[in-house]
Amino acid sequence: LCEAKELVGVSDRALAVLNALLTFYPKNEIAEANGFVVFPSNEQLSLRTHGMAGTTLRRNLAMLVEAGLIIRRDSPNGKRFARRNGEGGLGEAFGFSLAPLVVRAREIEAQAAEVLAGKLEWKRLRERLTLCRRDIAKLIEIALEEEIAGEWIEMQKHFNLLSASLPRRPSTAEMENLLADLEAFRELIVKTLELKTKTEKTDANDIQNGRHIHNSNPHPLSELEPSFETKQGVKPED
DNA sequence: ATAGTTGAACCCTGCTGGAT
DNA sequence: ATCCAGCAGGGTTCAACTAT
Repeated sequence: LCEAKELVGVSDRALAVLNALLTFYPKNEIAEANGFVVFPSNEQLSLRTHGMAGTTLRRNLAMLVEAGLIIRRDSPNGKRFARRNGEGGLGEAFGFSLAPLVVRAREIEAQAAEVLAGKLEWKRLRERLTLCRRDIAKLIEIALEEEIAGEWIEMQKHFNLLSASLPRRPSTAEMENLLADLEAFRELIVKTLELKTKTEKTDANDIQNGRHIHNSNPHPLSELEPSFETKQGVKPED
């Protein structure tokens, strides 16, 4: 129930009240043979919830009833008590029935497993998001450090905007959306970097691959002055 | 700043038991 | 038999507090 509380629709305080209710159950195992009804007064419940105020107690009891975890077994005057049967044991009891806990045990276990799986998925997404953000920050940093041509300041601003759009406790869907945006952005950065570095390399090759001019009788200035073709960026094969 | 939660105060209901 | 105070439980309101 602690894991599945959100799916079941109860708060942690309501679970504390349920815990207090369970301490009034006479046996360790909830079973029909032991009866399902507990009948503590609000005062006793308040004591066992470490002094929870009566109003809050009632609200949380109502929440447990609303969530279908307990059932009210009201007496005519609303008081909780049990009639003694002839043999000195308990007869009819008025209070709260814990039967739904037994009936819904499997369902609650499945809900808890669902919540755990969701949390795991959330954690995985968060990790991917962190890695992606780290990648982007590093790539932009390198581009700026290496003074690679490109609108890196604008990209950094865009990255900051994307990062800031994530709330403190994002939902899985919010993270999936942002992750898609960031991954696309990272791809764009990588492509831009590849293109720019390739262009720079190619430019350098043009210079390096320039026609080898061999002059067996060189003019004294020809070694200092590049050839016209090289100056114009004309490739050797041209 | 805002929404949600909490707790005190007050009121209502139904039952019980003592006084008349 | 009737009345009434007391008790226990529930509901509502509102100010204070807390988390986001």
